[in-house]
Amino acid sequence: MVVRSAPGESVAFRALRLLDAFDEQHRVLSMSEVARRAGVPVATAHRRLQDLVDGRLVARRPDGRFEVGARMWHLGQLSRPTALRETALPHLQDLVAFTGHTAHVAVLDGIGALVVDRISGSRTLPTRHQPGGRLELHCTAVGKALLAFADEQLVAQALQMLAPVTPYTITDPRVMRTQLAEIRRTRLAPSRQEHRVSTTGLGVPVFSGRHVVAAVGLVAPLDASLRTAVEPLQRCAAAIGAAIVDRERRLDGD
Amino acid sequence: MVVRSAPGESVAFRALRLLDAFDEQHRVLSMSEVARRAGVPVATAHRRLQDLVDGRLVARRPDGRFEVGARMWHLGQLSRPTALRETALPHLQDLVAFTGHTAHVAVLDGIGALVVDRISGSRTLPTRHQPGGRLELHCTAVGKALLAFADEQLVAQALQMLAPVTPYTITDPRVMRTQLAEIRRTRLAPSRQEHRVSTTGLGVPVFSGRHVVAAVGLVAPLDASLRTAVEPLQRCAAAIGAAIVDRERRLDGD
DNA sequence: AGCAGTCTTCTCATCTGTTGAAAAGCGAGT
DNA sequence: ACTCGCTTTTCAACAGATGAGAAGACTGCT
Repeated sequence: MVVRSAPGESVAFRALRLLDAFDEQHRVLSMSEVARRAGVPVATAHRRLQDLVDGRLVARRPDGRFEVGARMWHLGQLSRPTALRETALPHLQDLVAFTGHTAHVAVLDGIGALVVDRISGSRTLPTRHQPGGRLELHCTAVGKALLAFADEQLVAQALQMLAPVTPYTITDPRVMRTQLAEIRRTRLAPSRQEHRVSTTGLGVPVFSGRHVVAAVGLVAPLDASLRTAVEPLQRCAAAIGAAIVDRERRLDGD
Repeated sequence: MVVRSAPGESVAFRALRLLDAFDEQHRVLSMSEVARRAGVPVATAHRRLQDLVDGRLVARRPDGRFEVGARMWHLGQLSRPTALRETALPHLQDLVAFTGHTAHVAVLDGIGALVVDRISGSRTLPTRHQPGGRLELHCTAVGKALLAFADEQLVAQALQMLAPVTPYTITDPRVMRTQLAEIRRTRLAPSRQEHRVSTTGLGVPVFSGRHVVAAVGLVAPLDASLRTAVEPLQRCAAAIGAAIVDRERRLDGD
């Protein structure tokens, strides 16, 4: 018996797990760093990393270290976040102009929400922040908006890890279930200090046909009333949904 | 004897080759389309595609078809093209403002140049140099600027496939070698109608330290003289290079 | 120079996960 | 009910994966 790790995972999947080693704080890694961070023996990392380089998802720099490759970006250009960013931007700007609050769009990615774009609500000059951040599903407005319309399988998984982030975070699966049902009914996901104290948020799902493909959200100080923002937010989400449907039809009928 | 294809390629690499099936015209594919386009049996595509979905580089839509996943975009945010786009943008704008011609930045990706960003000038010329587009190395200005500083291995490979795109395209490997040496010396890559008739281009490599990490290029009608654009173009490339070095130092010293 | 520590690459015996044809399931359209 | 195209599963043969350890390559230190 020589093999240790192999718990029935496929080789290709194990190779892809090496990509977990890369994040905002770790853009450039040596091979042994990748091995350590991904929890695999160096000999294995050596071979699988070579495959990723051959597939050009990872690039080897002149100094021998590794970084995410240009092809990853290229393929990413074909993905939903890229399309969303382009189609959603003008509508987000309208929303920010109207409400004055920070707005963002997110999509579901695994057990998390991936922020695709964000526009800050400083009335003077709307600045665009670095997208690419990840939000928890259970304690953010956009996260709950996405979770409410996700597969039962994913919901079940998410309900098993309701980590308290603030004293207001919902940690009881049954309470969350009730709230998700309410969100499905009203198509409106609130978050009062669940992710950050003194901050309130509001999320709305974006429909492309019958399916939710994204969520738009607003963030505001606790004392600000988001009551008047509800309707603009819903219109924004509807407009983005319509723009996406348009875009897909245009590409299909090409 | 049951196995046919296996020519000694690793499993992980073969899985990544399925990604070749996706491009601008084929963003959403059924499993059998992927299998056909990638040239693998459906049974194999079925399993490897599942791995890619598990690794979230590919997503399965409600209708059962596949598309590039959000995580590909997320990881792509960590790659050089993303960083380049941000750091190069202001300098590109200066360049366009000064010259009036369309400017673009590209990086090397495999045996091709990947256009990372493009800004059209007032004297706009419709080009194929769109962000996310791929350009041949041997017949475009930025392509030659990149090729001139690439590994000998890649150069040799590129010289074996000098396809004539216009009557002016260089197809003789020895002529190309000479020109590449000249480009290395002058750090200036011209392209007169080699990619498209009636169009001329000028490319300059971008150095980060001692290595070329990108190339900046201008495209103009044949009758426009790019003589006066040479110096601004070189300054632009130098400024981008400096900005990249700055950025890396900032991230390293974090 | 010599030494120690770390990183990358390679070898080897073992065996796990992959392979493609074919058949079974599934759905939509006629 | 039937066909056609697509997805999923089955099966036996086997190609390629595995991790420890050794060897090689660097770097920095004394």
